[in-house]
Amino acid sequence: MKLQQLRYLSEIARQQLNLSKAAEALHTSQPGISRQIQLLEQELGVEIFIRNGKRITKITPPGQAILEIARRMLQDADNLRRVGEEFNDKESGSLVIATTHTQARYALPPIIKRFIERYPKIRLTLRQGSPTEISTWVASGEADLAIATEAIELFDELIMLPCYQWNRCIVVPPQHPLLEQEKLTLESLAQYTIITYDFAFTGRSKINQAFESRGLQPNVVLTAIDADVIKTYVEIGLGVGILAQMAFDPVRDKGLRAIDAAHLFEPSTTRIGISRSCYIRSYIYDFIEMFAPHLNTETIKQALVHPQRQEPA
Amino acid sequence: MKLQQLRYLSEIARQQLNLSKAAEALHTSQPGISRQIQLLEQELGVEIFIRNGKRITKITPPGQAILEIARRMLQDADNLRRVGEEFNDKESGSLVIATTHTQARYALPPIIKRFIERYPKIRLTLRQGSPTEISTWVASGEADLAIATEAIELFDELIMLPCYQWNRCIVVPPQHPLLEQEKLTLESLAQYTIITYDFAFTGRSKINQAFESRGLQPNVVLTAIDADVIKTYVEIGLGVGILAQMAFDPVRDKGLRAIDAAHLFEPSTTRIGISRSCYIRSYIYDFIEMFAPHLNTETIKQALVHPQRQEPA
DNA sequence: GCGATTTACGCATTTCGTAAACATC
DNA sequence: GATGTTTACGAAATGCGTAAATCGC
Repeated sequence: MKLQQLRYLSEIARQQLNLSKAAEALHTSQPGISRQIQLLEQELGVEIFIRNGKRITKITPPGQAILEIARRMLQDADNLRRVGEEFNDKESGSLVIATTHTQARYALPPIIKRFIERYPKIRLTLRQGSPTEISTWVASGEADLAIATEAIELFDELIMLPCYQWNRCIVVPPQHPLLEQEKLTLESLAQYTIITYDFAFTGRSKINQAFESRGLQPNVVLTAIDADVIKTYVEIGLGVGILAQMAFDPVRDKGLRAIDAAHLFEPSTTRIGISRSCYIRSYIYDFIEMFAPHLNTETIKQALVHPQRQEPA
Repeated sequence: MKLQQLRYLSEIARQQLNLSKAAEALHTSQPGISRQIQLLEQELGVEIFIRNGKRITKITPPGQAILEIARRMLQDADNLRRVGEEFNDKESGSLVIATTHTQARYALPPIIKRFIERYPKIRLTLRQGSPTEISTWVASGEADLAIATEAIELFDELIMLPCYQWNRCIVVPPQHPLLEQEKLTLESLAQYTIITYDFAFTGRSKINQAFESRGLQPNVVLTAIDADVIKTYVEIGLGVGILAQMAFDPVRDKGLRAIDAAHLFEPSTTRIGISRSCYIRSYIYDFIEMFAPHLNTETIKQALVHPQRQEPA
């Protein structure tokens, strides 16, 4: 059994069982891949793929089990290299952060600024996606950290650490009637057309919950995955926006007015997700601590070993 | 990076950093090992061993980290082979049970009888040791299951599943004064010399606790790791024995009398320990269920994924 | 017939074992 | 000098790429 064979196997699965694509992705020849997979199947005494004549159509059940273990081994192989890097030069390496628009645009910039000043030699990558996507990336080792509010998928592989809580605000154009109202209520809000986050993004479920618990049916005319889009449509008078407080900046958003809505919706918790099987280099601990100062190295290590669902601090 | 190199590394560590011994254990040549380790160090860019001239004296900190990951990879390699076996022939394979004397002698025999009737082709091995030893074996993959009462060491690697609870009894020679007593108390018991389990074995700590909570200091004249030794010395009049109820058989132990002591000591829980990173073949699930019927395959899988400390049923 | 996988074959690299040199105790 | 590690070198095995054959849609 060779690590190469496992690499081939993993790539074939990633390429929807297409040997040729896998060969291309790995910069090698198809026959080589074919051969090594056969050897692996022979050694394990199991058919990994179901072949229809010469076409690979499916993974067998044992193949699935093998694939999972193989992927973990490959990740460990990466981890070994990381250990090497870590002790060679603690200042260089790479960090891939998978996150949503809201975090990337409003929460992360100051942290990232500090981080690249502290670690100028580290190649930092931001990868933007939906909560589901970023969970997948971290679980598969394509990214090191997931940062998002809301339903980060609960992979057993992932440890979720609560970072901070935040509340919402309502944004409206200047001279909007809601600005006159003494204390904002859900009922008055429900009288207007609403623009807010797409489901599955940025704590949207808390918004739904709040309305539902009062028996209200909000008239959501547009859902977006980011606050900038929401603000744009509020500005042109399409409706009132509900968004994260941190996404409103009185200076930059001069054409809009914000109303605090902390009392209307449950606060949401932004979490950071790490893979349990990933070797965590010191600068990764540092990054997490910059983002959430209560998460120091020791705390994180504890959480990795005892992965009970982490509650908000 | 080759799996061979990791195998070499792991074996060197196991052989107290003796290359030659490692080579012998792996049926290969010393120079080969030496070379491959150098290549590995070169590839990772890290010194794994500290050398005093040409003698290997210690593992470096990065070496330690590398060793741990390497061991997990090797276990995964074993797991791959197991998956192969599992789907090839679910009836054959091997099962190594690490356990203590008490379990091996009194609790396991009927289970094992059933198991080998059901799976005649499986090579079953019983490996006897102290709770510490058996934990180590399972954590390192040398054994598949640990079965013991009492302080099985709490490796994070190990999941402990409660199987059953049991109580103690007192054994004395016939016509012993304690047999006349209406209801046995710790105070009366403390007046006699006592023979019981060695510390760290078979729930011994519960016995100490009971006496201590009453401020009594039992006069323990002999500690043994198994009930047979205890009974032998009770028989020759050295003292009264405290042992597990299951270890007393009125028929076989004709020369002794037992007195129930369930009210004197906290019941102990016998647990079964499995390694979180071990691929569990179907017959292993079956074995566990034979031993503790409430632990079915689903329950065990749950516990492996959510490894909160399992409480007695 | 086109796309995809397997078989065949020769080259290049790597690995391993023996022998010898070298270092430490 | 004994034990233990590294260096040197030749033989065997293995992996890889090109070319060709085979198969399925």
